[in-house]
Amino acid sequence: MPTSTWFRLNVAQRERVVNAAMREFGTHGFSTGSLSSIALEAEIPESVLLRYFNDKQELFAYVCDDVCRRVREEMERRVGGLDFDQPFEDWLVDVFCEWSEFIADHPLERGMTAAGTHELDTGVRGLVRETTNQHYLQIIEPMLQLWRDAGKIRADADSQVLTTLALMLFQHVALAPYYDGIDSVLGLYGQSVEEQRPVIRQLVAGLGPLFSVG
Amino acid sequence: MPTSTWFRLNVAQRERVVNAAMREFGTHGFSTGSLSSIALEAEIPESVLLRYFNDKQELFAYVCDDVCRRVREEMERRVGGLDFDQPFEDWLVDVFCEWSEFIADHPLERGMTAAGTHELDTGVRGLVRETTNQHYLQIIEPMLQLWRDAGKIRADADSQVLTTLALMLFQHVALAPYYDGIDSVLGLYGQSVEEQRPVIRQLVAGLGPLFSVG
Amino acid sequence: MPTSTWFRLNVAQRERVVNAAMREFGTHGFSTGSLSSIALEAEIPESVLLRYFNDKQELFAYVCDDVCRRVREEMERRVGGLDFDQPFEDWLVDVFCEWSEFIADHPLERGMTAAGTHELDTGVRGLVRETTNQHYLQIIEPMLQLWRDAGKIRADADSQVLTTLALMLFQHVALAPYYDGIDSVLGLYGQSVEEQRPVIRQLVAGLGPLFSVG
Amino acid sequence: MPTSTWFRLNVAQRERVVNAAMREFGTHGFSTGSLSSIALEAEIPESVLLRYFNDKQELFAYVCDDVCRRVREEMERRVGGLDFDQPFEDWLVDVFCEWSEFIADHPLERGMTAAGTHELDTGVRGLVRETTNQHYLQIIEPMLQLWRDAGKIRADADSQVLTTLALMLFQHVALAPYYDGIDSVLGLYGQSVEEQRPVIRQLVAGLGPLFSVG
DNA sequence: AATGAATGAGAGTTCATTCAT
DNA sequence: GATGAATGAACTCTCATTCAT
Repeated sequence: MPTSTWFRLNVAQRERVVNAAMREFGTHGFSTGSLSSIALEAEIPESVLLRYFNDKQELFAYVCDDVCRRVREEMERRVGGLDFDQPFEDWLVDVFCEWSEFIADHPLERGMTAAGTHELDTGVRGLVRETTNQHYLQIIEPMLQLWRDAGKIRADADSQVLTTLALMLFQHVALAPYYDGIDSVLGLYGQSVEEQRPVIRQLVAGLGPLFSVG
Repeated sequence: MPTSTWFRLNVAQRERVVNAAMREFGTHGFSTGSLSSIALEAEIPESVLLRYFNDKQELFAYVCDDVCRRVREEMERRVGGLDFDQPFEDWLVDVFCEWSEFIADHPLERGMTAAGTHELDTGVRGLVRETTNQHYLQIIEPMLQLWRDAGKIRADADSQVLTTLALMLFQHVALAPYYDGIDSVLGLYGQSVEEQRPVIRQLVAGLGPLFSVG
Repeated sequence: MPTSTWFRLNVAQRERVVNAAMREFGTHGFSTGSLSSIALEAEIPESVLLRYFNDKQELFAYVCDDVCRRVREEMERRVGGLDFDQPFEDWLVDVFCEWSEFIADHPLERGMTAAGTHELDTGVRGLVRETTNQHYLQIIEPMLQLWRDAGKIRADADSQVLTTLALMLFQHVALAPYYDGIDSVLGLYGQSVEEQRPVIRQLVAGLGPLFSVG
Repeated sequence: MPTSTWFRLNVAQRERVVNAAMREFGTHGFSTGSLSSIALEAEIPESVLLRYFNDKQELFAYVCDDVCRRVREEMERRVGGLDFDQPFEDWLVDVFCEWSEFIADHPLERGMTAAGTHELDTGVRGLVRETTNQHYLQIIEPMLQLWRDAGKIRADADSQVLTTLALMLFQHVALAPYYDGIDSVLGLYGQSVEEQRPVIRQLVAGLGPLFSVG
């Protein structure tokens, strides 16, 4: 947990620090990311940064958590605004498009998503990935349940498999356009939000048999 | 590319170096992995290590490539030995089981798979992931084509989507049992090869509608 | 000298601070002991601690002095309670036993004794050791004089030498049981109060010729 | 143990490092002594210093040991040169005078003696004091045995007590003249070698009854 | 008077790489 | 070609103290 000093800090300063940390960790990951770079960009002395957070891990964990929370809130808002009367398949396309747009508009959050996902150090990853996944799951699972209850998903679909796939695809759609070497098949790398749209449609259509009724 | 000295080296020495590097990079990743640890374990001076490879990146890239090649060869051998007369779904289960077993038996290769997949640094990842994926693709794609030609995969299935999914699942099955926080749904983490089997069957069955004919 | 604020403080708070400081300095010595640890344990902000004492040295000196004073009072009380009619040698054994017991029961005071004795920094040690020694001397010297006047110590004994020896032995008996490497000959390290008794008797007996009459 | 690099180093360089370390540790002790100061004085980069010794403790332990060894050799030489035909008391005075002279001429060694003796940290002190004492003991004990066998020490003297006293006195004579607050009785502080002589004589004479025959 | 915040200096240690032999 | 040595830059983290409120 951050120190009490951190929580008493004014919002602007907090934001400067969090942004700097997102940028650094998002670019270089936890172990290679450097506290001094963060402090430099936040325009505070390194020692001050370490009065806000007891150590590097604590800062990383805090920023991860913060990002997750904000991502989740925003995505819940966006998904909540979608049209529930359309067919499931179209709705799913909309969800992924919202996600793709959000990620495009939020490079820092995207970076942290990558950093959390890619951390190798067990201790650090432990702090992060489980939480992240839980956040995503708490969006995905209730949604699927809703559609299933409405009879718009085939009754014999395996929920766990669907959820697992969804988690994978969210990560894929978030990262593949920005990190090369991830998607060698659909060619997402380097594509704009608009260009991603048909690929998303292709993906969802391809997965259609998994859920489409009748 | 490694120096000419490297290629003139006797096999045993080369193996010692590659093994040490796999262990180190596989455990700590590229940026956190240390050349001195590798040199120490390979029982050569650090300076000698850097006569074999011009710098850290080169060593990493070489080892990644080497691992990929060996993994591919071994997997081609194993998949080639499977029964082609059984239903596609059963065959697919067999493939993933072979993969799961191979990964379990080769911790060093598994570590490098993780290291390659998780590297954040663009420069380094570029060297690695594309190659890795190409290796996998060259196993997966011809196989799928074969089954499709044999009429055992529904004609309207989207090959690209299937391939993308396959790539994702191979990574998932390889890493989720060994790194926590990756699979929060199926609970693969910590499972033995035997315990993974039913989960693999569940996954393939869940994906059944994607390819099953009729 | 502590600030005026310090002296206006309520007793409980003062005690908390002194105890925390004793524990910290007694464990780590002056230069390695940390003000923030002391403040933490005393449950006051570091800045408040430095309103009580102008700097670290001042706090250390104060605590040393405080400890000395209390040690001296207690030892005077204890020694005053001993039987003056027994032979000098027996009385001396009693004195060292009381001391050994007191030290065993007061780990904080023991720690500070060690810290004062072992400080290397000239500036700091100067503040401390002279005072400490004076306290001890003011117990030892009058006692020896008393016994000498009573004719129970040989007339030709060199008082200065006896006193010097006494000082050394008090320190030895206080520290050797708790810090290894101090006593390699008698094996005091790790001994309980009861186990120390025979060693003390051995020491006093061995020194017997120095003072025993006739 | 120092690294192999250290042992292959030329003598001059080694001496520069050891001297710098003696000066620093001897002045400030282990925990307060700084590697960068040592490196600075030895005119090598700090990183080079840490290629000779794996860490601070190792350097400290090495220097302590080195000092002990040299001190012991020199003292064995000096004591061996003394006249064995004089009375024990005179011989003892000579020994302490040699010691006092040696310490006066070797400020660096004196400092390290103090540093070893005064280290509070258990881990570090463990490395040092026991060894130091053993070195001293291996000079003192055989000597006492020799004199006792020659019948020049009273048969009923307690050897252990004599040895313990000797160890204390060697330390006292070594440090009291240079660190104030140690000797408040005999006034050794600040005295030259010549001025120390009569005090030594007084000490030995005062202890006379402990060993003098008849 | 109390106290939270800020801070520069410095600590020990690791590292990839270069250089000289 | 093999290798020991050197090295500067960077790292995280701690500390006693000062300042502003």
